[in-house]
Amino acid sequence: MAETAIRILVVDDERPIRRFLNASLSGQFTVLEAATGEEALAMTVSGRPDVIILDMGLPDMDGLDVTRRLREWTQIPIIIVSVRDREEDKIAALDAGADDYLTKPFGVGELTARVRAALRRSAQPESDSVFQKDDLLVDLARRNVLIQGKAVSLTPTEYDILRVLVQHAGKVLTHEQLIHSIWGSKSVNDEENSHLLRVNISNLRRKLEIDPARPRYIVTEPGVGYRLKTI
Amino acid sequence: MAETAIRILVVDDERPIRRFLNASLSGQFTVLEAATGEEALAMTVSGRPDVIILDMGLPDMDGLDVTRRLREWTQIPIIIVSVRDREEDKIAALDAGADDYLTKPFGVGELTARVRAALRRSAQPESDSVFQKDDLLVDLARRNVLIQGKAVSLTPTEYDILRVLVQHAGKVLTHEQLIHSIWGSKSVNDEENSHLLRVNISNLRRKLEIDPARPRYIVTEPGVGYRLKTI
DNA sequence: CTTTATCTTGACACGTTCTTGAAACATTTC
DNA sequence: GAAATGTTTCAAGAACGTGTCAAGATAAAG
Repeated sequence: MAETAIRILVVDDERPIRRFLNASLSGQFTVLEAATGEEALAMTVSGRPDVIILDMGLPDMDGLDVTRRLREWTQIPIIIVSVRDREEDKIAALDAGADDYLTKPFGVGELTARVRAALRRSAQPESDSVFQKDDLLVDLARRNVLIQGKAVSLTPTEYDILRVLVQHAGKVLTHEQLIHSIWGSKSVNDEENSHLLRVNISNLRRKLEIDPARPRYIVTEPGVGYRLKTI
Repeated sequence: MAETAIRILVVDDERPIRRFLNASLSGQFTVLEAATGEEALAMTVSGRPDVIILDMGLPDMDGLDVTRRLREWTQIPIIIVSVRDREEDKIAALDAGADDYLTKPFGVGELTARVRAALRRSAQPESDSVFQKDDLLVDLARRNVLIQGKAVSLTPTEYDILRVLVQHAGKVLTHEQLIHSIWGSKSVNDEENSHLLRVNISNLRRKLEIDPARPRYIVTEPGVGYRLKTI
């Protein structure tokens, strides 16, 4: 029975609230707790919760950032709970990847109903957060990139590109797709950015590949885009 | 690529509210409307909406019943909007199968954000359209072409031609059709381009066929065009 | 405020792909 | 069998896309 128990991660910096939620939920679920953003991220990796209840106001990092960091590698349902009732906050949270937004104070009944709703539709198999091939290992959850077991330091842009490639490993990503998913909203000039992309790919290859001229991992699809080789 | 607009079904018995929601949403989505529960059920079948925004207070049947009826056969996201703010109502709606519950009055921004969140969840990975015959395998989703399991590198033009042939596998494609779907707008001179097409077909066959003189895949229909054999 | 890392931009070399012309080949028709 | 028509192949310059280096601009950190 413990095998199939549904796990919920409660993230809130106030101990009384964690205790209250734990008491309310522990009858039906296994409850994990985290008090900070970093703790939440680590707990999500180690505890593999089925749902995350996340408070917006955390001491170390913003709830929005926690949501975005989680969405880099997992689709676990995230239910935001917050004292803030402003519409912009709700929109920002939902667009950052949250599944639901609940304003404090709320009833336990409604919370558990929303948890049930989230669980009902998240029956999908969870995708792997680790990519490995030959000497390269990318751990999206921990934000680690290892080459022959040694850590490689990537710039934020380089990591973003690699992350998107890993998330679609094997598939060709067009220049447009890559540019859009990395510079997103602020991209206007297409010609400038595709050059920028090429420079970053070049830098990435210099860090990852043995012979950047004959890439083993990030291969060019001429006229189309790039692909992370899986075979 | 055919433009597939996202369709939203708005179910509310008050005409002003439907008009307001229609005006708010029609910029980003195609909006369908229904005024009663029966209409909503019929419209869901005929209109195939991607999201349903459902008012609780309908003249002919309860919103809860509409939700339950829909959930008997479809998982389309349902967002309930209601004037009722009681917790029991929310719980009942969510447990009946609704994905979200929004209390009137609400901001349009929040509604569209919740619609986006619902769409994000229900976005299923596109089914891989794969063509296979003998030693040839074409994976359009991954943009992969394998011959005897080994990747073949095609130029953009060559791949475009093969893609069009695969999309109409078995059917004869005239020179005109092929030229138009590959060079589209800028094709004027027909004689020049039909030669160009022949050169590319030749190059394609050299990469795909064992004996280009006796093609197994891309066969010539003299005077008409080309065809990708399915049998 | 200084230092450091990162991002952005420009220039250039290199390789691939496209385009075009010519010629060889196949097929049908007279 | 010869001509006419349509098709395939080959080759070479033009056009284009891509990789790389390096210097200036910008942002972040101490």
